[in-house]
Amino acid sequence: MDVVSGRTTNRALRRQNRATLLSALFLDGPLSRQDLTARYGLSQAAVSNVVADLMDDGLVVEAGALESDGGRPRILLRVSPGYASVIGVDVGETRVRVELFDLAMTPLAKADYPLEDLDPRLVVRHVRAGIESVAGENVLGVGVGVSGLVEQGDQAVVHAQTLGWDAVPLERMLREGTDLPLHLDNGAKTWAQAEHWFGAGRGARHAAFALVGSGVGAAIVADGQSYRGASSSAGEWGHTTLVYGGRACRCGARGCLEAYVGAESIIARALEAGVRVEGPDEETQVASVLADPAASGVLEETAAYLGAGVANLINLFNPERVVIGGWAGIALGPLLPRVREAAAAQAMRRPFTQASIELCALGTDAVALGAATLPVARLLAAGGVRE
Amino acid sequence: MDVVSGRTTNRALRRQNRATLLSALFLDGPLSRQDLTARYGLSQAAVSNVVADLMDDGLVVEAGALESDGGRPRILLRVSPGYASVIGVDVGETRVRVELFDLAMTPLAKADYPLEDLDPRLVVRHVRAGIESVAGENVLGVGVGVSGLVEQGDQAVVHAQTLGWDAVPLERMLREGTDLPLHLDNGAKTWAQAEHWFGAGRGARHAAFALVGSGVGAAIVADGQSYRGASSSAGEWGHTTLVYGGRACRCGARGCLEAYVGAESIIARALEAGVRVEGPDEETQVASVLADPAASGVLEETAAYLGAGVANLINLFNPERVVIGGWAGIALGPLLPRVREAAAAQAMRRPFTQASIELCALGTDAVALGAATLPVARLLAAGGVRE
DNA sequence: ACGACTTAATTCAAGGCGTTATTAAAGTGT
DNA sequence: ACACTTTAATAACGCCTTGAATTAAGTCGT
Repeated sequence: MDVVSGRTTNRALRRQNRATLLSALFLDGPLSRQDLTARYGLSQAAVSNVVADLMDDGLVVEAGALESDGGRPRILLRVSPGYASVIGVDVGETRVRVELFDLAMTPLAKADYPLEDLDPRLVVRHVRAGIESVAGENVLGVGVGVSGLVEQGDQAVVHAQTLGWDAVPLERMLREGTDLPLHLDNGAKTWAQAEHWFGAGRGARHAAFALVGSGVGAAIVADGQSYRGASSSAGEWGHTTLVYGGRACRCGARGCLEAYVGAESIIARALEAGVRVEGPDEETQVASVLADPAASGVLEETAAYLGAGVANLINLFNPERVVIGGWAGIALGPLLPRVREAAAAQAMRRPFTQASIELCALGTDAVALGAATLPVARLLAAGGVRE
Repeated sequence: MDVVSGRTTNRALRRQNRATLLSALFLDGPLSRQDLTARYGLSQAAVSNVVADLMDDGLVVEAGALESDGGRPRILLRVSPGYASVIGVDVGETRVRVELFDLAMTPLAKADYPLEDLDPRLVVRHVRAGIESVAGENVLGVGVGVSGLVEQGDQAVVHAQTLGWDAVPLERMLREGTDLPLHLDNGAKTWAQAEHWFGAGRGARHAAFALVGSGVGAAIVADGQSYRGASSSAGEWGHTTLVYGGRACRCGARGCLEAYVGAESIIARALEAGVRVEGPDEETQVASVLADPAASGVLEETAAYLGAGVANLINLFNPERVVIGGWAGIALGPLLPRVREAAAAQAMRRPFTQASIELCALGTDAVALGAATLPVARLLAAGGVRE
């Protein structure tokens, strides 16, 4: 069963309550003390005390008041945007982006570094340079989203076929350059975190976030928490078998979903169908396919495959919402009705009717934002106690 | 974020600690007070107090002592088997089984009712008769595992195509006949619960339980807890698409996993391959296929499809263990090495190497046992406080 | 402008809980 | 027997939430 860590001592109770209220204020604030009392069943006195605590620590500030209707007006509270700043890093296949946010997640500064070469040491140099360039006074921590499998452990290690990385000890390498608290995670998961907190996933307790780009992956939110599995490599949706014995996938297996709906596959299948494909890079090539009426058959097919893949997510995870993102996913947006139809055909009726299938809300650049939420999530979970 | 319910008041702390220690004693007992201190970081005094509490309530009893090596010997503690009994019910497609257990989950009594007819009212009559026939003095509650989709809500409702049930309000129907606390769940999930606590899943925090019989389904344990999804219909593995556009499935879609590895499909594909199939029911028919050397091709294929399905589970859920069960799954046991090979070919390397693929340990009759653990799980989670 | 009324936030005594330190209990070995 | 070791129970202390009472900050009618 569960080892409930840290919930034993009496003082931990306060930390738990601090965490609960602080999280509510961060995610749904501003809220009044009364709102908090009602939401969590704590007594008014407890809410007052905990809030006073949080205000003493500078974590929470007042944010105006509600109109009264015959009594003392409720004072609104929110997390102080200036309490600290956080840095989010997006390590993609073509560039490193480093971005600074305040605690309201407003972007304050940004630095981009194109990657000609995928040597991890170069990436680390860029990340360090970026942190130095954007960091201000009071940085809470740095979150890094990497496009690859991030194995959490004592020190996170990255396995990324697409980057040519095999067991790169990225966390150790980054720690040598900075004393800031560091959090690494898979880029799809950080993107999903951003969509979950601020985008199309807001409010959903169970959601699946499907990322369709050059690669295809998914991130699952179960009971409000990112689903990680035993070694945090859950969500390898792109390499699930959809067409047994089908097209070869770059992972070495056959019939993977990615071999049908990934950008590479869209282009390849368009070419096979005799569609002219133009452009210097994948993104423009996919755009040219989407714009070509002759490609409608290929696109219909793509939507059908994607729908079947989404149906599998629905059948297995029973989410209340499926959010489709990634640059190719966004590009396929006009085909969403077809995707829904295909998913309806392949999914079980019950779970299907309880799930909505939507496009993401934050665009393709949310990986850094999501990464920046990692240190924030830690702060919230700790009730605002640093270190 | 999370609404942490009931963790607010000071008294809840004691309940939490009672739950932690009681669960440890139930699942891994007998244990000494010292073991508990070490495992959960509670002080010796707190453990002593909580244990004294639990003993006062009759939930925990002493169970011998360890040899001393120079000091006062540690006294072993365990959950009192006689504190209460629990009833587990297995509502299958061919029979209703009702079984009584003590708190050590030792079977005490059993009643079987063959089903000629799947009218829910008949099933309810059988369940009631079974409860009356086996129930003793102090029954903690009744758990019911139903072969169908159990939608949890105010009152659980069952949707089961195979039984011809559409939105049957089974919980309400059963409550009319008894005052005992009632818990309904999907049979695959209760089976998985049994395997998780007492069978091949022991000790795994992340596991996938694959049930292969006439139908095919999965139950997921994530972080020690049954993964339910938004409306507790997660794990519909049998109807995920494995062969896009492939064989028609009885669910109406095409290419479902069940259409390749379910018992019906094994028989159908054997017939198509010209294999003679004999026997009055599916189980003997599948057995005859397995015994026939001419069917080796069909069986190889089945193992390969099953392996691909298992690979999908591994890719998506990243379990540390995959447990294969169900009567057809057990019958396919000799093919396990082929299943592992096929899974290796289709799964991502990392998550695959971290997952073991094993046969279940409890046989096909564990659904009732798992159902009986439902009231026990509730008792443990409540720290032994009834109602 | 003033007082009655309403609602929000704070204060304070009371009761519960876990922790550390201390004491009692129950063994082993010389 | 006596010293030593280890486990279990008890006591003093500080922290936490609760609930009632009190104070603060508005609205509304006259």
